[in-house]
Amino acid sequence: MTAAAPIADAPLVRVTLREGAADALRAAVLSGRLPPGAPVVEVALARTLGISRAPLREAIRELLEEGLLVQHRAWGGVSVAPLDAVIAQELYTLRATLEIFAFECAWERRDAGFRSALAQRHDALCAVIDAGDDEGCIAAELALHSVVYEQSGHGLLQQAWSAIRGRLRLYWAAHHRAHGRPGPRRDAHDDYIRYALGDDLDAMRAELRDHMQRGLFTVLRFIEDRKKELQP
Amino acid sequence: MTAAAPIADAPLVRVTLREGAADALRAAVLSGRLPPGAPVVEVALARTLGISRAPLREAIRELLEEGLLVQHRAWGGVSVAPLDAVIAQELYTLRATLEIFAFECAWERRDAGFRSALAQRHDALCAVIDAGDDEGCIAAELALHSVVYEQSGHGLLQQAWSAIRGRLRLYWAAHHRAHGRPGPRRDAHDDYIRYALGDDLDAMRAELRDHMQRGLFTVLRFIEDRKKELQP
DNA sequence: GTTCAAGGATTTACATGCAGCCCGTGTCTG
DNA sequence: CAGACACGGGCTGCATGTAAATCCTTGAAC
Repeated sequence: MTAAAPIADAPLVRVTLREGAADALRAAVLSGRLPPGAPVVEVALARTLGISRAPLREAIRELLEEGLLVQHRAWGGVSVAPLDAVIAQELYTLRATLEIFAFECAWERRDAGFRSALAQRHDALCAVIDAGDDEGCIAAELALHSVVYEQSGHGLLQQAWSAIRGRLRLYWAAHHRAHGRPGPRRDAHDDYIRYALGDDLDAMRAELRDHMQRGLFTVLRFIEDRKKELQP
Repeated sequence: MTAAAPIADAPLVRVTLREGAADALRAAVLSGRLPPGAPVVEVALARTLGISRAPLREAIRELLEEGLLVQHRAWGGVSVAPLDAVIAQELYTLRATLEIFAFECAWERRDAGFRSALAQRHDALCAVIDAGDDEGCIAAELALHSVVYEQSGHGLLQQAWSAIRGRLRLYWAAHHRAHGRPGPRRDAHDDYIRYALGDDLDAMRAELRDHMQRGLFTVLRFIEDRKKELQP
């Protein structure tokens, strides 16, 4: 029996305004339309989005939890999270820890699906790099790194990765807007792929630490440069 | 110069109703007054707490993010997260990873304050165990394990630990209510303390893995027993 | 010139009313 | 008697009005 072609991939969930507002707000922050430090005002944003303040408030709360927005205290204004070298360092060190753990979980479960997904998303990443699609680079690189988290089969780990991924995107997007070419070099993930497909878990761990160290260095240098520009 | 005795430990934040409702709801879940699986209804709960639905809604969202409550879909009812063996396993494995990383961060920064905090909270844990204060055991053990996270100076890591800590409390609290004596044995943390104060980081790592393995085993056995009781 | 205080403007936090969506129940039809 | 359909209760999601708190300006006193 052949299954009929599905009308839609997803189970056709009815999105609430809260979810839609959260997505829109997230996109605005990550795209830089709301740059780091910019104030986020309920009433104005609600009018812009054409919705009421109630669902928007909950969306703002959601992004506060994610760390994309910050609020210093009650009744204090909400604003986009500023870029911070300490946070960046924490992001990359914790990310290294989590991704090593993800590989440990997934190592014995690596199968044909894993290998093909890895190769496929790596090709996609190289393609957007070649095409000069800097926006797409960010999504593609995150998608590539997500493979191992998905393969780990560890729900809580995936959740932790999602929390980090959002902030990571914030830094990458800012970096992207500053320099013309923010994305990784075309060969930046060659070792990553090779070790991920190999049989030496310790080598993979070392590669991950190195990979994160390099990424952190790039982001830190960008933040320092930016700070000098803002306060000369 | 001697600092004046502080009036209060905390900076005296004005809590909003949202925060108060979140705390109350969290306490109700963790104390078992709202057992796993119990429905959480906005209107009824708002009347009980004597507040409006608006701040309560945000509090519920907060606990949904923490994983203490679950909602299957939009317009679907919210209920207390059920106990699940897979989640428990994920909790303990991820927790082992994070705590090892915390020790790696804090290892070179261990000072007199760290050692005294460790000893102090260990004594406090032993005291509540001796006193038979099973409720207090949970808080005391969590406080003990929190020392290294605080010492790590890693904000994101502390955030991740907080996320795990909440769910962990949920499982421990359920375990506590089922059996009379849920808390750890009085000597359960002796090795933990000894290695944490010693000079062998690798030994500390091994102890952590072992500690988590033992804890997970206890929780898993409890969940299995409970499942048999619920569906004989 | 500096400091402090009062008041208005702005914004968040809370309360309440209304509409839309599940789900269970009852009824009707084959 | 089984399945389908309609309808009502109960709940969530959304909109809007009101109160409380902070910020910033302004002005006067020192």
